[in-house]
Amino acid sequence: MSEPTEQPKLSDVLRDRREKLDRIRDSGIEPFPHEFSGREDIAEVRAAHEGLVAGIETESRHRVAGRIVARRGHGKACFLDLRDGSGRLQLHAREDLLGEEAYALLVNLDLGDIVGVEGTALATRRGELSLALDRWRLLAKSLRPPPDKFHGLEDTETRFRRRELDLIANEESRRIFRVRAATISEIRRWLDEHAYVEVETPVLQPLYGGALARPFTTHHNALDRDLYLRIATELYLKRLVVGGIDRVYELGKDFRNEGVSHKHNPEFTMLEWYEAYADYEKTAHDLELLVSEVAERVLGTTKVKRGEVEIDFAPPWRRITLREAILERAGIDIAEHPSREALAKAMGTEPDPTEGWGKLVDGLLSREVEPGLIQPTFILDYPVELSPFAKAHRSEEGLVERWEAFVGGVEIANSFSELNDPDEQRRRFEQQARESERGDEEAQPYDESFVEALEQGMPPTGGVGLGIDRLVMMLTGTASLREVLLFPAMKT
RNA sequence: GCCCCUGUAGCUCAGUCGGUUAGAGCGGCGGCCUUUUAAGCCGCGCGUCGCGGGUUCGAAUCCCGCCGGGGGCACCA
Repeated sequence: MSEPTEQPKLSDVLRDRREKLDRIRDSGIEPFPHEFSGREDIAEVRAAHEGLVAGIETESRHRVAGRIVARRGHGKACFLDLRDGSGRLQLHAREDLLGEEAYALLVNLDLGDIVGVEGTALATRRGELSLALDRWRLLAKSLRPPPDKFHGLEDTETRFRRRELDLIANEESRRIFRVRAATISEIRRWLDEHAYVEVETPVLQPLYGGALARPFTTHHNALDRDLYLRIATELYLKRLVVGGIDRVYELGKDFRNEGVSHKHNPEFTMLEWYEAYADYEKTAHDLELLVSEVAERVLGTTKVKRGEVEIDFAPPWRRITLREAILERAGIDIAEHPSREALAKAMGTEPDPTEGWGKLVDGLLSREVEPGLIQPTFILDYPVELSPFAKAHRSEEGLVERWEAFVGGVEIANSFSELNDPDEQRRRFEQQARESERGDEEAQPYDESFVEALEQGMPPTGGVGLGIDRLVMMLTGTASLREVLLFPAMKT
C-alpha cells in the first residue's frame, strides 16, 4: 500500500483522481503546499454571524480551510460544503466573483480534497450561513474517494480498521471521541484540583502485579531478560504513598492477556488513585462525586440515555453488600455456605478443581448480579481470596474492605482500604502462590520489593481503579468498548 | 477455544429453489443549470460476487477447506 507500484490495477475512481492530480501539477499548481496561515475555525465564523437574517449579504471577510464534503453545482455557480475540526460551512462559488479559470478549477475538485478559501459571509434565502468565495487554494489533493455522503460508513470492520474514514463519515464517531477527550481532561482537572499528584510508573516491569490477570511477556535484548507489560499500576503507586506522596494518581494503559469482548480490550486505559489516611468509604464517596461532576461538565447533565433506560450518575449511588446482592438475585446466602463444597452444592454445580470458595462467589456475582446492576451501584465487602491487596474488614470475618462500582451491567471501578500490614501482605502472596500451584493462571507472583516498601511503613490508604474506556462507554451510551477505542484490537 | 451469522461496484445495499451480457441509489465521467443543501434533468457501469478447490452442460447462488468480520458461549476489568 505504501508504493504506488504495488497497486497494479487501480480502479477507475483512483485512476481518475491521479490523472486529476497530474493535470493540476501540469498547470503549475502545487497540490500539496506547506501552510495556510491566518485562518479561522469554522465554529468561530458561525459564532460571528449567529442569527444572520436570510437573504442578507455582509462584507465580513473570512478565511477558512477544510475538507470538501459535498458539492451542489448550478452551472456558473456552485455550493460546496467545507468541514474542519470545528464544524461545517457552506461555500458559495460564483464564476463572476472568482473568474472563469479559478471557478473551473474549483468545480473540478473532488469530494475529499482539502482547500483553503476566502470570501464574505452571507445568509442564503433559505437562511444557510455561507461564504461567497473570491479566492481559494488547493491545500491537499485526496487520491481516494470518501465514504458515501448520505449513508456514511457502516461496515464495522472498515470503521475500526480505517478509523480515519469513520471519523470523516460519521458525526456520532466524532462526538464519541470528543466526549472521551473531554472526560479524560475533566478527570485530570478534578484530581489536580483535589491536590493529587500525577505520576508515571514503569509499563515494562520485571514482575507484574496489582490485579488478578495474565500478563503479556516481552524481552529486553541488551539485558537479556523477559519483562512484563503492566497489568496494573497499583504496587508502584503504593510505594509512592510510602514515599510521602499522600495523594497520587496515574492515568495510562494497562495490558492484560485476555480475550476481546464488548467490554474487554487487551490494552485499556486505567486511572488509579491513592489517598493516604482514607478508607474505602471515602473512596466510594469520591468516585460518585468525581463521576457525577465529570458527567455534568462534559455532558451538561448527570443523566445519560442508554438504549431504553436512563442512567443517572448523581450521588449518592446505591450501596449493597456482596452477600446481600447475591441473596437478592440468586437466593443463596453465601455466609451460610462458608466452604467450597457447601456453596457449590447450594448452587447445584460441581466445583471446578481450580476454583476456590472465592471464585465461586465471584462467579455468582458476574453471572447473577452484575447484568442487573444498571443504575450506578457499589457492591461492598468481598471474600479475602479474591483480594490479595485489600485490608481485612474491620468487623466481618473472612471479608475485606473492598467495593466494585457497576453501571449498565458493567464493572467500571474497584477500590479497597489498602492492606498496609507487611506480614499480612506476605501471607497473601503465599496464598496466591498456592492458587497458582493449583492452576490459577491469574494468581499474583510474590513481590519482595513491594513488601519491603510496606515494611517501611505505609499510612492507612484508600485506593481506586477506574476503567476509563468503560466509563466513556457509559457516558456516550454506546454498547461496545470498540466504539470508544479509536483503534480497537482486531485479529491480525 | 467452541457455536451461529456474514463477505456482491469507491460507499450503502438488492440479486441466492443453479440458467442469457451481475443490478439500484450515492459517488465518478460527459452535457444543461447563478441561492442549493441526500439540489435537479439527460447520457455512460466503473465488478477477482472474500480466497482456493469440487459438483454441474452451466455457480454470486450448491458442497468442502481457508481468510476476514459480527454476535453468543467460555474467560477476564
